[in-house]
Amino acid sequence: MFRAAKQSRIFQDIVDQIQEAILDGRFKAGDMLPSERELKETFQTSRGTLREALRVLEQKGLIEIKLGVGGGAMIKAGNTEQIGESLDILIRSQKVSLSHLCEFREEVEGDVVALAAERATAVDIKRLKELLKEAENHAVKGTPHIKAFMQVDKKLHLALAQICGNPIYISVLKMVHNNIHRYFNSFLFPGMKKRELMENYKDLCDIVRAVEKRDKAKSKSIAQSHIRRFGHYMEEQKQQAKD
Amino acid sequence: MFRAAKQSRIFQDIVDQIQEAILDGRFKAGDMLPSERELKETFQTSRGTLREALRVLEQKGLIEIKLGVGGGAMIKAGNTEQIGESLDILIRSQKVSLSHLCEFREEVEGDVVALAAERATAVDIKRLKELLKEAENHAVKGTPHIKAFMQVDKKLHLALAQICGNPIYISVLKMVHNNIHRYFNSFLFPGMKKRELMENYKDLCDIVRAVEKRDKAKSKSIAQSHIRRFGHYMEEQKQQAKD
DNA sequence: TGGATACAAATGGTCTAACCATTATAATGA
DNA sequence: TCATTATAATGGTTAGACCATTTGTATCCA
Repeated sequence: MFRAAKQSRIFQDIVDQIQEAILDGRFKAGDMLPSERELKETFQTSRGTLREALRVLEQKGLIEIKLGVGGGAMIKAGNTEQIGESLDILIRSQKVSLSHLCEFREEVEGDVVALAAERATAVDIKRLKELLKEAENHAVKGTPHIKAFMQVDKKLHLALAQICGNPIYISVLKMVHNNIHRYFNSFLFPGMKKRELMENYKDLCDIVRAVEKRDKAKSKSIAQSHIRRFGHYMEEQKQQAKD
Repeated sequence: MFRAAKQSRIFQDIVDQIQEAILDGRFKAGDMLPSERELKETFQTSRGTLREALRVLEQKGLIEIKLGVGGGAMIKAGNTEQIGESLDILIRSQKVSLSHLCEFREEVEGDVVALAAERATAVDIKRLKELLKEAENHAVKGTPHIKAFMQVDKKLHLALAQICGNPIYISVLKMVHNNIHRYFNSFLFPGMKKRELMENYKDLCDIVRAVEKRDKAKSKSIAQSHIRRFGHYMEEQKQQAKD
């Protein structure tokens, strides 16, 4: 299966070999790699070097490592998280502003909802309505439940991305939400009142209703104004926090 | 600066600490991390564990490691390569199809062009026209210059992203183009004729003209149909390659 | 003096051999 | 039968050594 490792950086060679094996389908998702002690023999290397290779593969999202008996490296070829994390780092290191983030989010969420309106099944609609119910429960309780409400809000948006079915949108949306929520949690949420919470809840209802009617244009415009309003609210809060 | 490492996985804790330090700006791009032998003292850990952490940071694109005296880990923030690689892995593991990529690209490029139409200065327009001239030079020479034409095409789309001014769009567009072009170069370009090349060139002219007129809606729709046509062309080529 | 050569030191890359921590499974006993 | 305990496999960590690469410096010779 594998050959002995060569190159200036041995662990890189091991990474390449195992990565190719996974992407070529010689391993399938769920398969287990041999144990570290076996692999080090296969690659004719030391355990330390081998483990450096495993760290890289793990970071790439190609394997997942479990402890204990029967543990080890499991192939995990469904990795949409890494792309999100990469974008996440990019955003933080370029010091992307809140307004950049909101501008981008507005379009992306609009696209996602439009596609979801096109593709949602009856089961999808049911799931969305369940989430709405959950959101309502939190919204009516006002400010103390704001964090819980925001989590349901996130779940709902991600559900829409799932419905649209394009993994790139799913990843990008996850990345956007992670960063939005970082902003939100860090210094913005104390200011949100029950009225604003209910407003957000109404928006969600409108979106789901438009998706159910398969009205692409309407669901898109509602989603965008929902995002825009929330963006403006965040900008205001940020401004007030500065004072 | 750092504290001793704790957690089930020590290297992960080290990764987190150094990553936060970089993203918080406590290190700037180009700065050097201390040597491995110093860092292991700082984190009160072994060199092996520390090196596993460095491998992860390297894979994340946050540091770059050089050999020899004066070598070590250099901070390297603001990197789009990892995103491209993540997407590449996604594509190869069949999670992202060409059609997913094109669907996403169509919307993103449409948004970018619309924003560019809103924000382009006279200087920007001049730059775009220069690129058009360059593209024409390659297009009229037909198939042998296809690769050069595609590079100018990429430059033009990235220039539009620069004009729109949102770094998220710039990064996302870069990643989309890297992967589109990977597809294109791998097995698609031999089939493109001069007529199709000229058609693409005309599209670019139309886009720039619409941007110059500040016509958001028109420039967006032209850009989208441009992308869509190119997407269909690629799908066809891919299909033929299978036969 | 000036250039080529050789040496020294710092740093990442690798290896060995051991021990610790976690966990599934088997053995044990009430 | 079921709960408890022991065992063994596996990843996580450690310590110390040596190798390979690279840069700076000292030395030597013309």
